[in-house]
Amino acid sequence: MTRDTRQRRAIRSVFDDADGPLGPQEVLDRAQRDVPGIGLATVYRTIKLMVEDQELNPVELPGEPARYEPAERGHSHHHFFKCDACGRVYEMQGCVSNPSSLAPDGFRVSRHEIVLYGTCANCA
Amino acid sequence: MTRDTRQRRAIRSVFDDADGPLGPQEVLDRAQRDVPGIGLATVYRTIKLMVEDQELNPVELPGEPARYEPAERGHSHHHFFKCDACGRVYEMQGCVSNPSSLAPDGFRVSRHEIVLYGTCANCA
DNA sequence: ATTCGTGCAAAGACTTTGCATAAAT
DNA sequence: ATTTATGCAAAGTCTTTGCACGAAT
Repeated sequence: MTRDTRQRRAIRSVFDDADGPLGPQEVLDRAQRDVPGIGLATVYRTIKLMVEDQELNPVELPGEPARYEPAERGHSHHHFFKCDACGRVYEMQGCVSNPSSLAPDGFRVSRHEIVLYGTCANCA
Repeated sequence: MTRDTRQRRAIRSVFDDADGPLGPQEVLDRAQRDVPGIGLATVYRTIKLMVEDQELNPVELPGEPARYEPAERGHSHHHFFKCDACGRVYEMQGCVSNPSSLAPDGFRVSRHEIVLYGTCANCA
């Protein structure tokens, strides 16, 4: 079904080399070093396949287009920090005590997202 | 600077009557009952002005276009619950203990967002 | 040879903007 | 009369899709 092509291998290696989640355009820019003719549509299609194959996890921050990261990094429960200064997104391990307690009675919570904003160690 | 027109009054009343945050298209649909000729561009422009005037707060959930709610409701710190079944967004008062503790050393946290997903009381 | 992926361009969802007209002051 | 908002359509961003061509089996 899903073939492992030159393009897909290049995209995989872009994610493996990345230091944080990447958006499609960033992936394209980096993948073009390996496969000059690659197009944006291929990046979108390949990312979608890799998400279906659980090879990538989407990282969706409020008000921003989706980024993606390799699934290994996403296996343990974690959240994200976005630096208001440099815009970089950092992954944070761990979680707060019991976020589900926020929900009113009768609401069943199956998952949650937490995003922190501020200034990262590099920008401080 | 900002004039209070028929359209803007209609949009304000749509938000005041709403039971949760609304997106621009929903606002348009409801405002057209009052002001039949109103256009989507006016809704977008008016929402932007009302956000600048602190009359509305944006409600941005991961991977979804922005919704908005009257600022009074947004004055106390709160978060949101999105029902996976009906898609409705609920506001939750309160917050978890200390979300900032998730951030690594050297990171300064200025704000955070928490979104819960699951099944609401109506759908359960 | 057949199947599936790619590149390009067209189209789709959401949002912003330019411009002539209309409304508010 | 002057200023500012409106409506429409065009354009902009991000993403998906149709289709002919190319690559992999």
